[in-house]
Amino acid sequence: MRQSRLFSKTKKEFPKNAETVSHKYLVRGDFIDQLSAGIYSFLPLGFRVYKKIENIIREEMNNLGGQELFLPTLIPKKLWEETGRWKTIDPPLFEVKDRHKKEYGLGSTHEEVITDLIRKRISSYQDLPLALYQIQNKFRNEMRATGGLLRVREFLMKDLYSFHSSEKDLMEFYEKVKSAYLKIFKRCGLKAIVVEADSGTIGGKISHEFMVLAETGEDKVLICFSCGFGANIEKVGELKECPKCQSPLEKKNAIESGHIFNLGIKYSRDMKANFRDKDGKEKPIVMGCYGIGLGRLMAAIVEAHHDEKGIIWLKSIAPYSAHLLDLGNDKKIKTEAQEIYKNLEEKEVEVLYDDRDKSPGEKFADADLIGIPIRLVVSEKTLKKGCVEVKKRDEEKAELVKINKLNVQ
RNA sequence: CGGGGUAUAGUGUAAUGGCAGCACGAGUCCUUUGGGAGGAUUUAGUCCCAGUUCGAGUCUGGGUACCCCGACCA
Repeated sequence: MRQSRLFSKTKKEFPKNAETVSHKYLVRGDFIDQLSAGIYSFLPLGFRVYKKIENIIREEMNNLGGQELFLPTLIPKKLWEETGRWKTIDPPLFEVKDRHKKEYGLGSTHEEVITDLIRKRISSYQDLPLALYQIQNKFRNEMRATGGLLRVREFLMKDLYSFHSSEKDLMEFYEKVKSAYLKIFKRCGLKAIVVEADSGTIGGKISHEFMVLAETGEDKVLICFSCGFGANIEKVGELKECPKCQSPLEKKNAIESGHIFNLGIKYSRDMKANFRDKDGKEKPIVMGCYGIGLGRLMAAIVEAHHDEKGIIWLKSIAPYSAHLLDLGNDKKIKTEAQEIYKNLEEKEVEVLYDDRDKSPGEKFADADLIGIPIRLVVSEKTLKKGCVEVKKRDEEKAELVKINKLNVQ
Protein backbone atom coordinates (compact mmCIF):
# COMPACT_ATOMS: atom_id res chain seq x y z
CA MET A 1 0.00 0.00 0.00
CA ARG A 2 1.24 3.43 -0.89
CA GLN A 3 0.91 5.64 2.14
CA SER A 4 0.07 8.64 -0.04
CA ARG A 5 -3.16 6.82 -0.92
CA LEU A 6 -3.84 5.30 2.50
CA PHE A 7 -7.00 6.60 4.18
CA SER A 8 -5.20 7.76 7.27
CA LYS A 9 -4.15 11.07 8.78
CA THR A 10 -1.92 10.76 11.79
CA LYS A 11 -2.25 13.48 14.38
CA LYS A 12 0.59 15.40 15.89
CA GLU A 13 -1.23 16.13 19.12
CA PHE A 14 -2.74 13.68 21.52
CA PRO A 15 -6.53 13.88 21.60
CA LYS A 16 -7.47 15.96 24.62
CA ASN A 17 -10.32 13.71 25.71
CA ALA A 18 -8.15 10.60 25.90
CA GLU A 19 -6.44 9.39 29.04
CA THR A 20 -5.46 5.80 28.45
CA VAL A 21 -2.38 5.06 26.38
CA SER A 22 -4.18 2.81 23.93
CA HIS A 23 -6.87 5.42 23.33
CA LYS A 24 -4.27 8.14 22.71
CA TYR A 25 -2.14 6.14 20.31
CA LEU A 26 -4.95 4.44 18.43
CA VAL A 27 -6.54 7.83 17.78
CA ARG A 28 -3.28 9.62 16.96
CA GLY A 29 -2.21 6.86 14.61
CA ASP A 30 -5.68 7.01 12.99
CA PHE A 31 -6.51 3.37 13.65
CA ILE A 32 -9.92 4.30 15.02
CA ASP A 33 -12.34 7.21 14.90
CA GLN A 34 -14.81 8.04 17.62
CA LEU A 35 -18.36 8.55 16.43
CA SER A 36 -19.98 8.89 19.84
CA ALA A 37 -19.29 7.86 23.44
CA GLY A 38 -18.24 4.22 23.30
CA ILE A 39 -18.85 3.93 19.56
CA TYR A 40 -15.90 3.72 17.21
CA SER A 41 -15.15 3.21 13.54
CA PHE A 42 -12.22 1.01 12.63
CA LEU A 43 -10.22 2.75 9.91
CA PRO A 44 -8.13 0.84 7.37
CA LEU A 45 -5.06 0.54 9.65
CA GLY A 46 -7.13 -0.45 12.67
CA PHE A 47 -9.23 -2.83 10.64
CA ARG A 48 -6.13 -4.63 9.38
CA VAL A 49 -5.00 -5.16 12.99
CA TYR A 50 -8.49 -6.28 13.90
CA LYS A 51 -8.45 -8.81 11.03
CA LYS A 52 -5.13 -10.22 12.23
CA ILE A 53 -6.49 -10.71 15.73
CA GLU A 54 -9.68 -12.18 14.32
CA ASN A 55 -7.74 -14.73 12.31
CA ILE A 56 -5.67 -15.84 15.28
CA ILE A 57 -8.85 -16.36 17.26
CA ARG A 58 -10.56 -18.12 14.37
CA GLU A 59 -7.64 -20.54 13.97
CA GLU A 60 -7.70 -21.44 17.63
CA MET A 61 -11.47 -21.88 17.64
CA ASN A 62 -11.25 -24.13 14.61
CA ASN A 63 -8.50 -26.13 16.34
CA LEU A 64 -10.96 -26.77 19.15
CA GLY A 65 -13.38 -28.19 16.62
CA GLY A 66 -15.54 -25.08 16.71
CA GLN A 67 -17.73 -24.35 13.69
CA GLU A 68 -18.22 -20.74 12.72
CA LEU A 69 -21.68 -19.36 12.15
CA PHE A 70 -23.35 -15.98 12.26
CA LEU A 71 -26.33 -15.12 14.41
CA PRO A 72 -28.69 -12.16 14.11
CA THR A 73 -28.36 -8.94 16.08
CA LEU A 74 -32.10 -8.23 16.28
CA ILE A 75 -33.36 -10.67 18.86
CA PRO A 76 -37.12 -10.80 19.59
CA LYS A 77 -38.21 -9.86 23.10
CA LYS A 78 -40.07 -13.16 23.37
CA LEU A 79 -36.85 -15.12 23.28
CA TRP A 80 -35.26 -13.01 26.03
CA GLU A 81 -38.36 -13.53 28.13
CA GLU A 82 -37.92 -17.28 28.06
CA THR A 83 -34.93 -16.88 30.35
CA GLY A 84 -36.20 -13.76 32.10
CA ARG A 85 -33.24 -11.74 30.91
CA TRP A 86 -35.28 -9.09 29.08
CA LYS A 87 -35.56 -7.40 32.45
CA THR A 88 -32.58 -8.67 34.40
CA ILE A 89 -29.64 -8.59 32.02
CA ASP A 90 -26.91 -6.16 33.02
CA PRO A 91 -25.80 -3.99 31.32
CA PRO A 92 -29.32 -3.60 29.90
CA LEU A 93 -30.28 -4.26 26.31
CA PHE A 94 -30.69 -1.65 23.62
CA GLU A 95 -34.39 -2.05 22.92
CA VAL A 96 -35.84 -1.38 19.48
CA LYS A 97 -39.26 -1.69 17.86
CA ASP A 98 -40.20 -2.50 14.31
CA ARG A 99 -43.00 -0.76 12.38
CA HIS A 100 -45.53 -3.21 13.76
CA LYS A 101 -44.42 -2.35 17.30
CA LYS A 102 -42.78 -5.71 17.74
CA GLU A 103 -39.94 -5.41 20.25
CA TYR A 104 -36.37 -6.61 19.95
CA GLY A 105 -33.22 -6.42 22.03
CA LEU A 106 -29.96 -5.86 20.18
CA GLY A 107 -27.74 -8.82 20.92
CA SER A 108 -25.40 -8.23 23.86
CA THR A 109 -24.69 -11.96 24.14
CA HIS A 110 -26.32 -14.86 22.33
CA GLU A 111 -27.19 -17.66 24.73
CA GLU A 112 -30.91 -17.42 23.94
CA VAL A 113 -30.44 -17.42 20.18
CA ILE A 114 -28.01 -20.31 20.15
CA THR A 115 -30.10 -22.33 22.58
CA ASP A 116 -33.13 -21.83 20.38
CA LEU A 117 -31.12 -23.02 17.40
CA ILE A 118 -29.90 -26.04 19.28
CA ARG A 119 -33.25 -27.16 20.64
CA LYS A 120 -34.59 -27.25 17.10
CA ARG A 121 -31.76 -29.50 15.94
CA ILE A 122 -30.29 -31.59 18.73
CA SER A 123 -32.29 -34.62 19.71
CA SER A 124 -29.78 -37.33 20.61
CA TYR A 125 -26.56 -37.79 22.55
CA GLN A 126 -25.15 -38.75 19.15
CA ASP A 127 -25.35 -35.09 18.10
CA LEU A 128 -23.12 -34.10 21.02
CA PRO A 129 -20.66 -32.66 21.80
CA LEU A 130 -20.93 -29.62 19.61
CA ALA A 131 -19.10 -26.29 19.53
CA LEU A 132 -20.34 -23.25 17.61
CA TYR A 133 -18.88 -19.79 17.51
CA GLN A 134 -19.27 -16.44 15.84
CA ILE A 135 -17.39 -13.18 15.59
CA GLN A 136 -19.93 -10.41 15.63
CA ASN A 137 -20.90 -7.02 16.97
CA LYS A 138 -22.37 -6.89 20.44
CA PHE A 139 -24.43 -4.03 21.82
CA ARG A 140 -24.37 -3.14 25.49
CA ASN A 141 -26.21 -0.31 27.11
CA GLU A 142 -23.33 0.55 29.43
CA MET A 143 -23.69 3.18 32.11
CA ARG A 144 -20.65 4.83 30.68
CA ALA A 145 -17.95 4.03 28.16
CA THR A 146 -14.32 4.28 29.25
CA GLY A 147 -10.76 4.36 28.01
CA GLY A 148 -11.26 4.38 24.25
CA LEU A 149 -11.74 0.79 23.14
CA LEU A 150 -11.51 -0.60 26.66
CA ARG A 151 -15.22 -0.38 27.37
CA VAL A 152 -17.60 0.50 24.58
CA ARG A 153 -21.28 0.17 23.71
CA GLU A 154 -20.84 -1.60 20.41
CA PHE A 155 -17.98 -4.02 20.04
CA LEU A 156 -16.75 -7.06 18.21
CA MET A 157 -16.77 -10.21 20.21
CA LYS A 158 -15.93 -13.80 19.53
CA ASP A 159 -18.47 -15.91 21.36
CA LEU A 160 -18.20 -19.67 21.46
CA TYR A 161 -20.92 -21.96 22.79
CA SER A 162 -20.46 -25.62 23.55
CA PHE A 163 -23.04 -28.36 24.10
CA HIS A 164 -22.49 -31.60 25.95
CA SER A 165 -24.26 -34.67 27.22
CA SER A 166 -22.56 -34.52 30.62
CA GLU A 167 -20.93 -32.15 33.06
CA LYS A 168 -17.75 -34.19 32.80
CA ASP A 169 -17.60 -33.79 29.04
CA LEU A 170 -18.22 -30.06 29.38
CA MET A 171 -15.40 -29.63 31.89
CA GLU A 172 -12.96 -31.45 29.65
CA PHE A 173 -13.84 -29.07 26.84
CA TYR A 174 -13.79 -26.11 29.22
CA GLU A 175 -10.16 -26.89 30.05
CA LYS A 176 -9.32 -27.10 26.36
CA VAL A 177 -10.85 -23.67 25.79
CA LYS A 178 -8.78 -22.36 28.66
CA SER A 179 -5.56 -23.40 27.01
CA ALA A 180 -6.75 -22.20 23.59
CA TYR A 181 -7.43 -18.80 25.14
CA LEU A 182 -4.00 -18.67 26.71
CA LYS A 183 -2.56 -19.51 23.31
CA ILE A 184 -4.53 -16.72 21.67
CA PHE A 185 -3.21 -14.17 24.14
CA LYS A 186 0.30 -15.48 23.74
CA ARG A 187 0.06 -15.21 19.96
CA CYS A 188 -1.03 -11.61 20.44
CA GLY A 189 2.11 -11.00 22.47
CA LEU A 190 0.32 -10.87 25.80
CA LYS A 191 0.77 -12.56 29.13
CA ALA A 192 -2.56 -13.57 30.54
CA ILE A 193 -3.50 -15.30 33.73
CA VAL A 194 -6.67 -17.16 34.55
CA VAL A 195 -8.60 -16.15 37.63
CA GLU A 196 -11.83 -17.38 39.15
CA ALA A 197 -14.70 -14.99 38.60
CA ASP A 198 -18.34 -14.23 39.28
CA SER A 199 -20.60 -15.16 36.44
CA GLY A 200 -22.94 -12.16 36.71
CA THR A 201 -26.10 -12.18 34.61
CA ILE A 202 -24.68 -14.73 32.16
CA GLY A 203 -25.15 -17.29 34.91
CA GLY A 204 -23.74 -20.71 35.66
CA LYS A 205 -21.70 -21.90 38.58
CA ILE A 206 -18.10 -21.86 37.41
CA SER A 207 -16.48 -19.06 35.47
CA HIS A 208 -12.98 -17.81 34.81
CA GLU A 209 -11.64 -14.51 33.59
CA PHE A 210 -8.51 -13.99 31.53
CA MET A 211 -6.53 -11.10 32.87
CA VAL A 212 -3.99 -9.62 30.46
CA LEU A 213 -1.05 -8.12 32.29
CA ALA A 214 -0.50 -4.46 31.44
CA GLU A 215 0.94 -1.77 33.66
CA THR A 216 -1.88 0.59 32.80
CA GLY A 217 -4.63 -1.98 33.43
CA GLU A 218 -7.34 -1.04 35.91
CA ASP A 219 -7.83 -4.42 37.55
CA LYS A 220 -5.39 -5.70 40.12
CA VAL A 221 -4.48 -9.36 40.20
CA LEU A 222 -2.33 -11.55 42.42
CA ILE A 223 -0.08 -14.06 40.73
CA CYS A 224 1.94 -16.96 42.04
CA PHE A 225 4.86 -17.48 39.70
CA SER A 226 5.72 -20.87 41.14
CA CYS A 227 2.42 -22.72 40.76
CA GLY A 228 0.56 -20.44 38.37
CA PHE A 229 -2.24 -19.53 40.76
CA GLY A 230 -3.96 -16.28 39.95
CA ALA A 231 -6.76 -14.31 41.53
CA ASN A 232 -8.53 -11.03 41.16
CA ILE A 233 -7.67 -8.95 44.20
CA GLU A 234 -11.29 -7.79 44.39
CA LYS A 235 -12.35 -11.33 44.99
CA VAL A 236 -9.74 -12.59 47.43
CA GLY A 237 -8.44 -9.46 49.15
CA GLU A 238 -4.80 -8.62 49.82
CA LEU A 239 -3.27 -12.07 50.17
CA LYS A 240 0.47 -12.30 50.72
CA GLU A 241 0.98 -16.02 50.21
CA CYS A 242 -0.29 -18.36 47.54
CA PRO A 243 -3.16 -20.39 49.03
CA LYS A 244 -2.05 -23.37 46.97
CA CYS A 245 1.71 -23.51 47.48
CA GLN A 246 2.47 -20.78 50.05
CA SER A 247 4.91 -18.98 47.74
CA PRO A 248 4.89 -15.18 47.82
CA LEU A 249 2.31 -13.56 45.54
CA GLU A 250 2.98 -10.69 43.20
CA LYS A 251 0.51 -7.90 42.56
CA LYS A 252 0.08 -6.81 38.91
CA ASN A 253 -2.23 -4.57 36.92
CA ALA A 254 -4.33 -6.25 34.32
CA ILE A 255 -7.17 -5.87 31.83
CA GLU A 256 -10.00 -8.38 31.72
CA SER A 257 -9.90 -9.60 28.15
CA GLY A 258 -11.76 -12.88 28.13
CA HIS A 259 -14.35 -14.71 30.20
CA ILE A 260 -15.51 -18.31 30.09
CA PHE A 261 -18.56 -19.83 31.76
CA ASN A 262 -19.75 -23.26 32.72
CA LEU A 263 -23.45 -22.61 32.18
CA GLY A 264 -24.57 -26.08 33.21
CA ILE A 265 -28.22 -26.54 32.30
CA LYS A 266 -29.37 -22.99 33.08
CA TYR A 267 -30.39 -22.13 29.52
CA SER A 268 -31.36 -25.58 28.35
CA ARG A 269 -33.71 -25.95 31.31
CA ASP A 270 -35.34 -22.53 30.85
CA MET A 271 -35.68 -23.03 27.12
CA LYS A 272 -36.28 -26.76 27.09
CA ALA A 273 -33.28 -27.76 25.04
CA ASN A 274 -33.16 -31.49 25.72
CA PHE A 275 -31.57 -34.56 24.20
CA ARG A 276 -32.21 -38.29 24.52
CA ASP A 277 -29.29 -39.94 26.30
CA LYS A 278 -27.88 -43.46 25.87
CA ASP A 279 -30.07 -44.67 28.71
CA GLY A 280 -33.18 -43.60 26.81
CA LYS A 281 -33.95 -40.72 29.17
CA GLU A 282 -34.54 -37.13 28.10
CA LYS A 283 -32.05 -34.70 29.69
CA PRO A 284 -31.19 -31.01 29.41
CA ILE A 285 -28.14 -30.23 27.28
CA VAL A 286 -25.11 -29.14 29.30
CA MET A 287 -23.69 -25.86 28.04
CA GLY A 288 -20.65 -23.64 28.20
CA CYS A 289 -19.97 -20.20 26.73
CA TYR A 290 -16.73 -18.40 26.09
CA GLY A 291 -16.10 -14.79 25.05
CA ILE A 292 -13.27 -12.54 23.95
CA GLY A 293 -13.70 -8.86 23.09
CA LEU A 294 -11.60 -8.08 20.05
CA GLY A 295 -11.46 -4.31 20.39
CA ARG A 296 -10.57 -4.54 24.04
CA LEU A 297 -7.91 -7.07 23.14
CA MET A 298 -6.50 -4.63 20.59
CA ALA A 299 -6.42 -1.92 23.23
CA ALA A 300 -4.79 -4.31 25.71
CA ILE A 301 -2.07 -5.07 23.18
CA VAL A 302 -1.31 -1.37 22.82
CA GLU A 303 -1.37 -0.91 26.58
CA ALA A 304 1.23 -3.66 26.87
CA HIS A 305 3.35 -2.76 23.83
CA HIS A 306 4.23 0.88 23.33
CA ASP A 307 6.92 3.41 24.13
CA GLU A 308 7.00 7.22 24.28
CA LYS A 309 6.94 7.42 20.48
CA GLY A 310 4.08 5.13 19.69
CA ILE A 311 2.81 1.61 19.31
CA ILE A 312 5.06 -1.44 18.93
CA TRP A 313 3.06 -4.13 17.13
CA LEU A 314 4.10 -7.72 17.16
CA LYS A 315 4.43 -9.06 13.63
CA SER A 316 1.48 -11.43 14.13
CA ILE A 317 -0.95 -8.56 14.55
CA ALA A 318 0.75 -5.58 12.88
CA PRO A 319 -1.26 -3.83 10.16
CA TYR A 320 1.70 -4.35 7.81
CA SER A 321 4.89 -6.29 8.40
CA ALA A 322 7.24 -3.76 6.82
CA HIS A 323 7.24 0.02 6.53
CA LEU A 324 9.31 1.29 3.62
CA LEU A 325 10.28 4.97 3.68
CA ASP A 326 12.01 6.94 0.98
CA LEU A 327 13.84 10.06 2.07
CA GLY A 328 14.15 12.87 -0.41
CA ASN A 329 12.60 13.63 -3.74
CA ASP A 330 15.58 12.58 -5.84
CA LYS A 331 14.56 10.50 -8.82
CA LYS A 332 17.14 7.78 -8.11
CA ILE A 333 15.82 7.34 -4.60
CA LYS A 334 12.19 7.22 -5.71
CA THR A 335 12.94 4.72 -8.47
CA GLU A 336 14.91 2.45 -6.19
CA ALA A 337 12.31 2.62 -3.42
CA GLN A 338 9.56 1.78 -5.91
CA GLU A 339 11.57 -1.16 -7.14
CA ILE A 340 12.03 -2.47 -3.61
CA TYR A 341 8.33 -1.92 -2.92
CA LYS A 342 7.40 -3.88 -6.02
CA ASN A 343 9.74 -6.75 -5.14
CA LEU A 344 8.41 -6.99 -1.60
CA GLU A 345 4.83 -7.06 -2.84
CA GLU A 346 5.73 -9.79 -5.30
CA LYS A 347 7.12 -11.81 -2.42
CA GLU A 348 3.79 -11.21 -0.67
CA VAL A 349 5.31 -9.18 2.10
CA GLU A 350 2.67 -6.84 3.52
CA VAL A 351 4.39 -3.53 3.03
CA LEU A 352 3.33 0.03 3.61
CA TYR A 353 5.37 2.31 1.38
CA ASP A 354 5.68 5.89 2.63
CA ASP A 355 6.00 7.64 -0.70
CA ARG A 356 4.64 10.91 0.65
CA ASP A 357 6.41 14.19 0.05
CA LYS A 358 7.16 14.77 3.71
CA SER A 359 10.27 15.64 5.65
CA PRO A 360 12.35 12.74 7.00
CA GLY A 361 11.51 13.70 10.56
CA GLU A 362 7.82 13.48 9.92
CA LYS A 363 8.11 10.12 8.20
CA PHE A 364 10.16 8.70 11.06
CA ALA A 365 7.74 10.06 13.64
CA ASP A 366 4.76 8.55 11.81
CA ALA A 367 6.55 5.23 11.41
CA ASP A 368 7.26 5.11 15.15
CA LEU A 369 3.69 6.08 15.95
CA ILE A 370 2.06 3.51 13.67
CA GLY A 371 4.45 0.89 15.01
CA ILE A 372 5.01 -1.48 12.09
CA PRO A 373 7.66 -3.97 13.29
CA ILE A 374 10.27 -3.48 10.56
CA ARG A 375 11.28 -0.15 9.06
CA LEU A 376 13.13 0.04 5.77
CA VAL A 377 14.73 3.31 4.72
CA VAL A 378 15.95 4.19 1.25
CA SER A 379 17.93 7.42 1.01
CA GLU A 380 20.93 8.93 -0.70
CA LYS A 381 23.03 7.67 2.18
CA THR A 382 21.92 4.06 1.83
CA LEU A 383 21.99 4.06 -1.98
CA LYS A 384 25.64 5.09 -2.03
CA LYS A 385 26.37 1.70 -0.51
CA GLY A 386 23.73 -0.13 -2.52
CA CYS A 387 21.88 -0.76 0.70
CA VAL A 388 18.62 -0.38 2.54
CA GLU A 389 18.58 0.54 6.19
CA VAL A 390 16.70 -2.01 8.26
CA LYS A 391 15.48 -1.18 11.75
CA LYS A 392 13.18 -3.04 14.06
CA ARG A 393 10.62 -0.96 15.88
CA ASP A 394 11.56 -2.47 19.22
CA GLU A 395 15.31 -2.02 18.78
CA GLU A 396 17.47 1.06 18.83
CA LYS A 397 20.09 0.19 16.25
CA ALA A 398 19.65 -0.01 12.53
CA GLU A 399 21.69 -2.00 10.05
CA LEU A 400 22.48 -1.63 6.39
CA VAL A 401 21.57 -4.52 4.14
CA LYS A 402 22.50 -4.89 0.46
CA ILE A 403 19.42 -4.34 -1.65
CA ASN A 404 19.70 -7.70 -3.41
CA LYS A 405 20.01 -9.48 -0.05
CA LEU A 406 17.01 -7.82 1.53
CA ASN A 407 14.82 -10.46 3.09
CA VAL A 408 11.81 -9.44 5.12
CA GLN A 409 9.80 -12.25 6.61
C1' C B 1 -27.82 6.45 37.78
C1' G B 2 -24.75 9.59 41.84
C1' G B 3 -20.39 12.83 42.07
C1' G B 4 -16.61 15.90 39.49
C1' G B 5 -14.85 18.39 35.05
C1' U B 6 -14.71 20.38 30.03
C1' A B 7 -16.88 22.68 25.54
C1' U B 8 -13.38 28.50 20.72
C1' A B 9 -11.14 26.60 12.92
C1' G B 10 -9.95 19.63 10.89
C1' U B 11 -6.32 19.24 15.52
C1' G B 12 -4.06 21.68 19.85
C1' U B 13 -4.56 26.25 22.26
C1' A B 14 -5.11 32.13 23.53
C1' A B 15 -8.41 36.37 24.32
C1' U B 16 -10.27 42.43 32.27
C1' G B 17 -17.65 42.22 29.47
C1' G B 18 -15.06 45.96 24.28
C1' C B 19 -12.09 44.47 16.53
C1' A B 20 -11.92 36.36 18.02
C1' G B 21 -5.76 35.62 17.81
C1' C B 22 -1.63 31.88 17.47
C1' A B 23 0.51 27.08 16.05
C1' C B 24 -0.14 22.69 13.35
C1' G B 25 -3.14 20.85 9.32
C1' A B 26 -5.33 21.76 4.45
C1' G B 27 -4.90 24.66 -0.79
C1' U B 28 -1.46 27.35 -4.42
C1' C B 29 3.75 28.80 -5.74
C1' C B 30 9.08 28.63 -4.83
C1' U B 31 13.14 26.56 -2.09
C1' U B 32 14.34 22.19 1.07
C1' U B 33 15.10 16.52 2.35
C1' G B 34 18.34 11.38 7.95
C1' G B 35 14.22 12.87 13.36
C1' G B 36 7.68 16.62 12.99
C1' A B 37 12.07 22.19 7.24
C1' G B 38 11.83 27.77 5.26
C1' G B 39 9.40 31.86 2.61
C1' A B 40 5.00 34.01 0.07
C1' U B 41 -0.24 33.54 -0.14
C1' U B 42 -5.14 31.45 0.82
C1' U B 43 -8.60 28.70 3.93
C1' A B 44 -11.57 27.72 8.22
C1' G B 45 -14.05 28.73 14.59
C1' U B 46 -16.86 30.72 19.93
C1' C B 47 -21.98 23.45 21.25
C1' C B 48 -27.55 24.85 21.34
C1' C B 49 -31.74 28.02 23.36
C1' A B 50 -33.11 31.96 26.33
C1' G B 51 -31.72 36.11 29.58
C1' U B 52 -28.70 40.41 31.67
C1' U B 53 -26.02 44.42 29.04
C1' C B 54 -24.92 50.06 24.82
C1' G B 55 -21.94 45.61 23.95
C1' A B 56 -21.38 38.31 25.73
C1' G B 57 -16.34 33.47 23.75
C1' U B 58 -16.40 35.69 28.72
C1' C B 59 -21.90 36.86 33.32
C1' U B 60 -26.99 34.18 34.59
C1' G B 61 -30.63 30.15 33.65
C1' G B 62 -31.88 25.85 30.89
C1' G B 63 -30.43 22.08 27.45
C1' U B 64 -26.93 18.95 24.75
C1' A B 65 -22.31 16.55 23.94
C1' C B 66 -17.78 14.61 25.63
C1' C B 67 -14.18 13.08 29.57
C1' C B 68 -12.98 11.27 34.62
C1' C B 69 -14.35 8.65 39.57
C1' G B 70 -18.10 5.15 41.47
C1' A B 71 -20.85 0.42 39.62
C1' C B 72 -20.54 -3.27 36.04
C1' C B 73 -18.13 -5.66 32.41
C1' A B 74 -15.31 -8.52 26.89
